[in-house]
This record gives sequence, C-alpha cells and structure tokens, in this order.
Amino acid sequence: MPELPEVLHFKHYVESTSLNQSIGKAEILSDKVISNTTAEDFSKFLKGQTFKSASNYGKYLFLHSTGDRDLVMHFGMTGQPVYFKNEHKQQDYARAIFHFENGFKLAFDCAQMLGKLELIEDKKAFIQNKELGPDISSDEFDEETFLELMDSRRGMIKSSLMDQNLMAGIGNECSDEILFQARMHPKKKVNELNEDELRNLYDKIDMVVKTNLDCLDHDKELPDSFILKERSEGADCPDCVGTIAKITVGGRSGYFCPQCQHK
DNA sequence: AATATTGTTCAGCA
DNA sequence: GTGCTGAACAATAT
Repeated sequence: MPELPEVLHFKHYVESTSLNQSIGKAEILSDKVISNTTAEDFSKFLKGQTFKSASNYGKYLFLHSTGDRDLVMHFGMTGQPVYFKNEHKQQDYARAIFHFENGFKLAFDCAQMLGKLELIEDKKAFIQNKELGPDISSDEFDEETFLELMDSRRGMIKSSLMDQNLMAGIGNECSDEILFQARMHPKKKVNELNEDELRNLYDKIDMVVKTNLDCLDHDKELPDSFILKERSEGADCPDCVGTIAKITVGGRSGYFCPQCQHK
C-alpha cells in the first residue's frame, strides 16, 4: 500500500529490524523485480554487505549499504518489506529475500510484481534522473514552494497532486483524502484556486500524511473523519448525509462526496 | 467470468 | 511544454 506515509512506515520498520546486520545471502526469487543489473550481480554485491541506514524520497526507499552502491526499493502497488525468522511466516509473494547472519530475513514482498529493486551509486543523481519534484515530507516542500509549483498549472487538482514530477509522495488514495479534507472537488482546475484555497490544501497534505503515518506506525485506525475508512461507491460521507461517488480523473478512480466537495 | 486495483512509463493527440 | 487518455506491466481479489 505504498504511498508516502506507507513508505515512511516501511522505513521505520526496516530501521527497527534490518540495520547493522551482515547479509549472508541475497536470494532472488523473481528476476523481474531487479532493474538496472542482473540478478547475479545484484546478489553478488549485497552478499557480505550491511545496511547502515535508510532514507526515503517520495515513494522510493533507500537502504544505504557499507559498499559503494545503495539499494533502492520501489513497492509498486502492492509491495511491502517483511522481516521474519521462521520459514512458515514467509509470505507467498516474496520476490527477494535478504538472509542476515543472525538467522532473520528481510523479504521484499510484492504480489503484483510491479515493485522494483535497484542498486545505485548516487541517490541525488537517481532522483534527478527520475525528475521527481520535492518530497512532500521534506523541509524542501514548504508552503511557498507549493504555491509556486501550482502557479503554472491549469489541469485538474487531483492530477497535479499525484504528479510525482511536481511533488513526490502522493498517490491515488492520499489525494482522495487530501481533497476530501479540503472539501474540494477532484476535478477542480488548479488555475481557478485562490491563494487561501491553495494554502489550505497545503495544510491538508501535511495533516493527511502525518495522520496516516501515525496510524501506521502505532497500528491505529484512521480517524472517523477520514474518507479512506470507507472509500467505496455508495458509502456514507463521514461528514454529511451524502454518499460517496466514484469518478475517473486522469485514468485513475477517485472517490469523493459530491455534496461536500464542490468544483 | 469480467472487472477493479494503492504505481510508473510511454505513446499519441489536442 | 502542458494536459489528457489509454495502454502495458502482472497478479490477485471480488
């Protein structure tokens, strides 16, 4: 479930389980998830390495190794890291497994096979190459930056929020929640938004990301005021008597309350 | 059985 | 260059 809050949660998960342990073996179960290099080179490099720290940028998770290359994980639509010891706890969809010398293992799990593992030499260059916008959880993404980014936009707000080249981290579900919290229609044109509306939107991005992350990290349910709790057609709006409707924006399915969220 | 799905990337067209 | 659509990628769940 990897949008930025999930990726940050995964970062915390990996930090608390998989750092500072020597990798005895890097097992590749599906070659398809390895990009940039061969499965053989990938395994060979990681054997004997140790993950020293983790960081993220947008939906990408970086595991910094003791060697001259770092591991990048991208989870696609259904990926997740799973730390375990006993084989019977192993997930069905592990595509790669890092075996640590203490007997524990970290699996790169991804049912849909849309996830990617990559070895890179330079994180900055990697980000530049992907042409990612500022990470929405970083200091770089301040309110003025957000206003500037939206300044030249003319399309629909939901599409802009999800555009990784504009700002990195918001996916389909988060964008629905942000727009619901701001009580804004997904198809609202960005150039029709005034400064107050944009500033409010910025605050909601921050709130949704922080709330989401807090719930994931502490295994809590989302607040009842969130549309993500009942994100399906015909569900009750958390705030009014309306029902949730489905809409297609930029080829993705969005859910919103037509009564609360106006154009 | 048909359809939908949390992401990315590319092609085509206005 | 921007914006929008559709497709491909692949597997699973309903």
